[in-house]
Amino acid sequence: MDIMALNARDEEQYGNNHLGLGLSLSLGLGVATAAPVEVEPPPPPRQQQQRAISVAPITSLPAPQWWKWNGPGLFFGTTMDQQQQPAAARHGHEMPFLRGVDVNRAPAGDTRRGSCSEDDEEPGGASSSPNSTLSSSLSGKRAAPARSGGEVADHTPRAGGGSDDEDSGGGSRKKLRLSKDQAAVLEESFKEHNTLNPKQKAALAKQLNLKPRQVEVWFQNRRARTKLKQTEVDCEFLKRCCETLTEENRRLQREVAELRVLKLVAPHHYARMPPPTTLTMCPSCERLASASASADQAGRAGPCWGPLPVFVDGPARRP
DNA sequence: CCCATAGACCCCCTTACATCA
DNA sequence: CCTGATGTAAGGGGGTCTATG
Repeated sequence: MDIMALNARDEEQYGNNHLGLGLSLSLGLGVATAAPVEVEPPPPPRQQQQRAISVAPITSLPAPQWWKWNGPGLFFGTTMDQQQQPAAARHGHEMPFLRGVDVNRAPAGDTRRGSCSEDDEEPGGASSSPNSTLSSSLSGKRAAPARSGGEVADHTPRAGGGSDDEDSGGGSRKKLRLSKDQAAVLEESFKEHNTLNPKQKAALAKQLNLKPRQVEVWFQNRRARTKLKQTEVDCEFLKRCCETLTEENRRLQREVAELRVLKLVAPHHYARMPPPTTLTMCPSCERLASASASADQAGRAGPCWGPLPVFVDGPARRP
């Protein structure tokens, strides 16, 4: 079955929205020097659309190194604590990246029931029993490396059946690299949905001759990679913001000093000047405007801060 | 209706292995 | 050939949510 079709079909049923919105940083700085690292923000999930902060590509950050690898469309995570998320979002499909705080750091010693989320739909009947780390580790093991000569492209992983897992011997786990084709299909699917519902997972696994668990793990790791890269972009953006604001601060301090000198040297002339406090400088466009004008335009006093940047990756924008 | 439990799914951190310079 | 760095598949802990008895 065609994965994309399945994705589209099941999306409604599972509410598998990607969320790619969210802002990982509550920066309202439309720094003029920031660059368009990208982007094509994916559609905010239905539930989350109102949360969407005004977003816009920034325009001067150079595309990071990973851009080639990642391609356009990186999700922009947020620092929203998991507990602040809507329930539906927290559970799975909707807001995978809306986290900034590790809420998992609970006191140790919580012996939990089966945390190994082994797939029930495992084809070979090697289903998991929760609480059984044995079954988990066994089923998760890879078959022979099947990789030689350094070329990964055409090897067909034997992980699908998992029947030859035991030949790894001694419990040492063997790693299997997914073929380029498999990775490409997974990547395409990830662009559509950064999470999978069970049907999609099973269909993908079948199509790629992998275990559903492998597909699930790939998506988990892919989300983690996306988040990591996004964090790097965020850091770069913050650095640029900091630099820009520092420079702006220096400039304003120089200006204040000049005005003080002017006030001392030519007090009469200075008296005819409008008080500086009535002026507002937009750090983005560097236009000078009266506070009242800004307030009229934006509904609040202050500079016309540009829209927030958004970096997106993952599922494509929903039409 | 409330509660406990099981199951599913997620994220995070870590480990182990493959690959490459 | 050896080795350190890097990438990534997978293991496991722990959190939340839903279904069920």
